[in-house]
Amino acid sequence: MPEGHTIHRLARDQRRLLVGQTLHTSSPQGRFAEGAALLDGRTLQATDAWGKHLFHRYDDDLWLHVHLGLYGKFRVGELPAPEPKGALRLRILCSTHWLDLRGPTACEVQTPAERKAVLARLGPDPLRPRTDPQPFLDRVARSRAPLGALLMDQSVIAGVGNVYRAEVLFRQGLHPLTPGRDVRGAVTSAVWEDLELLLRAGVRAGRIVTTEPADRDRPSGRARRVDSHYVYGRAGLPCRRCHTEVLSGTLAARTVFWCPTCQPEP
DNA sequence: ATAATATGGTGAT
DNA sequence: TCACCCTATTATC
Repeated sequence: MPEGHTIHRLARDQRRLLVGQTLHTSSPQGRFAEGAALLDGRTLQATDAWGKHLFHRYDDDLWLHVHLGLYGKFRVGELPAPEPKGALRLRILCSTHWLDLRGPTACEVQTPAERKAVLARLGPDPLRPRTDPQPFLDRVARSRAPLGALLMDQSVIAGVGNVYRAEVLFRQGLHPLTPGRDVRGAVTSAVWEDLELLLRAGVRAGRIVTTEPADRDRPSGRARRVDSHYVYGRAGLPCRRCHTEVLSGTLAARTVFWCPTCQPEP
């Protein structure tokens, strides 16, 4: 479930587990054999996350860049590590644990310059401390593109994915097609602040929860997961607030969900 | 056993 | 806007 919250949580967990340790790296699948050989035996100095991008800094300013894409996953466990099977792109071993990476869109060793080039394509990330939202506010204010597309553009704001897009628009009462330039500055600020809140909650919980507890609590018997979103994945079901049927459509090449009553057309 | 699906991104058209 | 890539899990035959 990789949106920004997932990546920041991984950076945090991997920092706690691995920073300062000398690591053994390998690529059982072979697709990252060269990179794994470069990193093998080095000490991890730091981890970092920006939007959906994860970084490790090793000795000599060598960086590992990982982007999970839609399918990528990390798994961890205590030694001994299980026999590698299937497409295991990267395995990292420390003195106590193993860390396996499968299915990432990107897994590569980078120089500082190459890392910088990745960061240059990214907008501000609400999860990074002391981040100035102004570039986000300006991009939205100047754009005719629909807000639902701008939120998915990682150069506008980094870390938001399809679930947070749908949910923040619902929470702020905004129709996905509202042109950016038609959104009042104070409202765009509220979107930013809400994303900050939601993403932080996501890091803490380890999953995306965007509903208020009052909206979430319901008679026992229902899976909690079903109650963790207002509109995402709920096409054809009643809106949790007003019971109007939730609609869906395609925007920025992904399915977007909204309530036509709570999020009136611009 | 096979197909469909998913919270992402890129490069061509 | 579309085709395509990466993989695991779930649904369907």
